[in-house]
Amino acid sequence: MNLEQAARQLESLGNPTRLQIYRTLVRAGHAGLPVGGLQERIGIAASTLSHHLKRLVETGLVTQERQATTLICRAHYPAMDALIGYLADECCADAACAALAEPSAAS
Amino acid sequence: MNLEQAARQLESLGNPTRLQIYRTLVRAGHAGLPVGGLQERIGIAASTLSHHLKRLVETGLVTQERQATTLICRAHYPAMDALIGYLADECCADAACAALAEPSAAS
DNA sequence: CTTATATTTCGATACGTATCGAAATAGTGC
DNA sequence: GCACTATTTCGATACGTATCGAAATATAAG
Repeated sequence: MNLEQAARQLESLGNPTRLQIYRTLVRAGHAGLPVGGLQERIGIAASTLSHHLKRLVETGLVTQERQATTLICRAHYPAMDALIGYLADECCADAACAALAEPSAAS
Repeated sequence: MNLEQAARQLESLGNPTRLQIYRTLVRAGHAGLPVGGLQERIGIAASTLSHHLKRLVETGLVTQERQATTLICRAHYPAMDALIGYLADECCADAACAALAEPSAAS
């Protein structure tokens, strides 16, 4: 996980519609949701949804699996886990940041 | 923390330049860095930096404090903490998501 | 009040993104 | 192959963002 990739993932979550898509998928749980199901719940044009889904898939935050003609979408937790890990580690969220400043990945 | 606010914060971190700014501030530790110091380290136009800083301050991820003519910038950890909390909670990063689906903050 | 320094605002340009409807594609089943 | 459904791609528009240099502002010092 480098800065560029983290920024891409953060940007893909940083759009209200996409964050809503992602959250809806999380709440759908392991079963996931077909694209059409997402479209009904969120109420946007299918083309717009497809556009956003592509970006979430590209950044690895969402996976898709075919079942006949429908595409099942699922939140991909390991990616979110890694992203949160990056934020907590590189950009340490906890106030115990004084011990950081290691010259490992500096600039 | 609602979806809109989380999206704004994620978007503000989802730009490589801003993420680099934020990370530089984190690594600067408690002392923080003046705007000019950031500009030297990152190597962008002062006006561009000011533009990005404004967005990070607006979303609460960075704070600023005057010291004479210089503005000291610091990473504001509580905001990042809340954001990570939102991601881990609402968009649960851990695979133990089956127990979620509480109708508390649903859409 | 003038000078000097640090930062922001302004104006402009280039580029990317969000959105939609319509058309095209993909996969299934007859 | 044909019809049917699900999804994506296409084309177009509107809007926001990133970037810069130059000018304006703010704070301090003399």
